[in-house]
Amino acid sequence: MTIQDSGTARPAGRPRSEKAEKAIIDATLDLIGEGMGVSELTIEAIASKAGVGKTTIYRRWSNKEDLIVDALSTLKAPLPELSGTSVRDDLISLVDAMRQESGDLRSRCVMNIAMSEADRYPRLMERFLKRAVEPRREAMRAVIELGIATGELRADLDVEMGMAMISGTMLWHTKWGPAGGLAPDLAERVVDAVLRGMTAS
Amino acid sequence: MTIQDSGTARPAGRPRSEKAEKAIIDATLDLIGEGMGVSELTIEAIASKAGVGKTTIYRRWSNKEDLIVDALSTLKAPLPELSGTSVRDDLISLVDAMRQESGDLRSRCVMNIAMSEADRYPRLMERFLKRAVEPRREAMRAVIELGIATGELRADLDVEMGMAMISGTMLWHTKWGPAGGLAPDLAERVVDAVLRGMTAS
DNA sequence: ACGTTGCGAAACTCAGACGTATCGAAATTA
DNA sequence: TAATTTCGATACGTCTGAGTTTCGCAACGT
Repeated sequence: MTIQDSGTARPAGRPRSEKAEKAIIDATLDLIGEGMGVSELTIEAIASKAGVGKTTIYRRWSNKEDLIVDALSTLKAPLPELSGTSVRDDLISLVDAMRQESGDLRSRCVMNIAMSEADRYPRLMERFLKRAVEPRREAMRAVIELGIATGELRADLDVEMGMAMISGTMLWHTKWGPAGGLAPDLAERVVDAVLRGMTAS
Repeated sequence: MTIQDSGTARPAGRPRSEKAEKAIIDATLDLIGEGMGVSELTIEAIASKAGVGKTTIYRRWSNKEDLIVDALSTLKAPLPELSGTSVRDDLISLVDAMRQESGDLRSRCVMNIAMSEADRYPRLMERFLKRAVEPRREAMRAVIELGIATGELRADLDVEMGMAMISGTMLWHTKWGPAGGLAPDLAERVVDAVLRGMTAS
């Protein structure tokens, strides 16, 4: 009460290790990145990989799902800078960010989880979607709406359909495309293909 | 050796029940359709749901994965009849088949598994892909190539990109579209959107 | 009739993982 | 120094599910 009293009175005793907390979350994400599904993740494996006692985990999270929620929540969406020179360029930037992420094992597996286990762990996904995918959706929506306003894109374009075309085409490549990473120019090719369409002339 | 000797000599004893086998595979697919991932499926749950002893399962499959491989292999791809009147119509038929399947819980969950657990169970997926998705890919590829030949589609169209655009756009809707099923006219809208592209005029 | 094989049910062993409790050591406050 | 809290490690009891075995019965050939 005398010296350190800024807001919350620090209780006596050894303080919790920030490093341990970070190591736990890191280990969790690493294991997810190694292809583990939510139901295959074990607290014991996480503790072991983090070099931490199970106690230290249970002192912070009451169960496995809580831990995973927090771990996924730390994944932020580093949206690319948009040059704004043209809708095409901005879309390419956004799509290329997707391409680069598809090469990262961790992001890739998180995506897998998001797509397949959303039904089973709804509150886990609710939080993750809000944190990680909503910002990207909004960014792309804004670009498309801008394009419609400036006349670069069809005036009668359904914005949701446009997003589905671009993101879906890219998603398809990340899923069923060649194993060894995606070509660097794929983003450009995808955007041009979608902008132009398949019909002749 | 006297009467029934057509090719394989039937061994003595009670023959294996076809019905039990069918019930086992059905129960497996049902549980998958209820949202269970591969690692959450239990032999005991399958046996219980099928009204069958575990023995009967292990007599046929040596482990869980073998059973799931066989179960998924029985899912056939009922490709739609293609009218052949136009590339647009044929594509709509193919995409609408995807839409209808997306409403079926079982197919939906199988798709989830295929997309997220392919890395973890490679031989499971190898077989499933060959059986279930290759035929559809081939059908769509044939339609697109025909369209290029007849001039309905751009001569310089990348066939793989075209497939990615159509299937990916539809995939996007099945994943992040409205919860209560997809609109009946979605296939038509998707195909027209992809054919036309996003660019103005 | 009789031997053989499959059947469902139940009991069993074994491994893995959960979540808790306990330990001595370390870090911090008073 | 004393009290308090966390640390990593380890042991513990419990539970779930894999895969095996046993049992009495049913279905099939000879």
